Amino acid sequence: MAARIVRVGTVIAVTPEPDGGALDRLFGALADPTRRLLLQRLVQHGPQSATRLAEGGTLSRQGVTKHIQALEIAGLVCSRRVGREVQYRATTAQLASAVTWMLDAGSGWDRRLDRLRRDVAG
Amino acid sequence: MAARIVRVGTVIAVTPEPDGGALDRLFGALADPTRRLLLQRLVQHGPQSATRLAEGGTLSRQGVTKHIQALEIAGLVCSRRVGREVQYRATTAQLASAVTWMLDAGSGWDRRLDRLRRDVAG
DNA sequence: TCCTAGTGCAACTGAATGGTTGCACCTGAA
DNA sequence: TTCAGGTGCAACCATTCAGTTGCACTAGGA
Repeated sequence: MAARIVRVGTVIAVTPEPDGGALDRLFGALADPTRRLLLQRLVQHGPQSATRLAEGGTLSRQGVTKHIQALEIAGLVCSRRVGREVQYRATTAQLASAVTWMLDAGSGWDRRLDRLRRDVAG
Repeated sequence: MAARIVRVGTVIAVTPEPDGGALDRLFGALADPTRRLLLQRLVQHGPQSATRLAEGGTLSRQGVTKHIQALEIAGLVCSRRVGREVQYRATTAQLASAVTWMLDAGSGWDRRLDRLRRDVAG
């Protein structure tokens, strides 16, 4: 499977195996239910700090921070300093990259996935 | 995010968080480069046994078996006994489920992903 | 200035994971 | 029946990971 330039959303992504470890970090980040929950909360309620994300939950602030950093390394969130707090915001870039990899992997033995892949790439 | 019936490829899938742990196993299985490679080999070269997959590689048969079982539990491959060997074959069902989850997660903050999600659901 | 909210870093523990080896069991062929 | 190829199970080791706690540092506000 050769590398290819793919456009998804507003993003130009090189796929698949962008650098090998990128997909590891990406799928690894999504493999944890806590991280998926944090990601969804960022999507639904907008940018928040780690402290904000931790309050009300059962996880300590440092626990949240570790998960958020995993998401950030995976390219699923990005951070911005605002005053004395750091706000995290969800990003679609790598999510699109993962979708593309899976569509590539699935195409060729599933015709509809293949058609969908061409739609995304177009 | 409520559960929903989605059709992708030839498969009817219930999404998202089919049972919570399903996505854990699914993304967890895809997070490992060895497992992604094994999956791609099954896709490209058709059903094979664990012994066949192991020969020529650096991994022991038992190592391959463990990875394949992770893929099987995740619903990415299925097994069939043929004589005295067990052949593994790739499946698209859960792959489609993962794609759907990601499109759902990404929609609402990326318009093109949202449009794509509707295409898949249709 | 002092105080406080928020963050960052390091150490530590328990659990999960990747990988190996050894051995027993089953099945097909001679 | 005997033998060999293929599989399954269990034990074991090293590494990684999730989560916590404690403490130091920084930036805003009174």
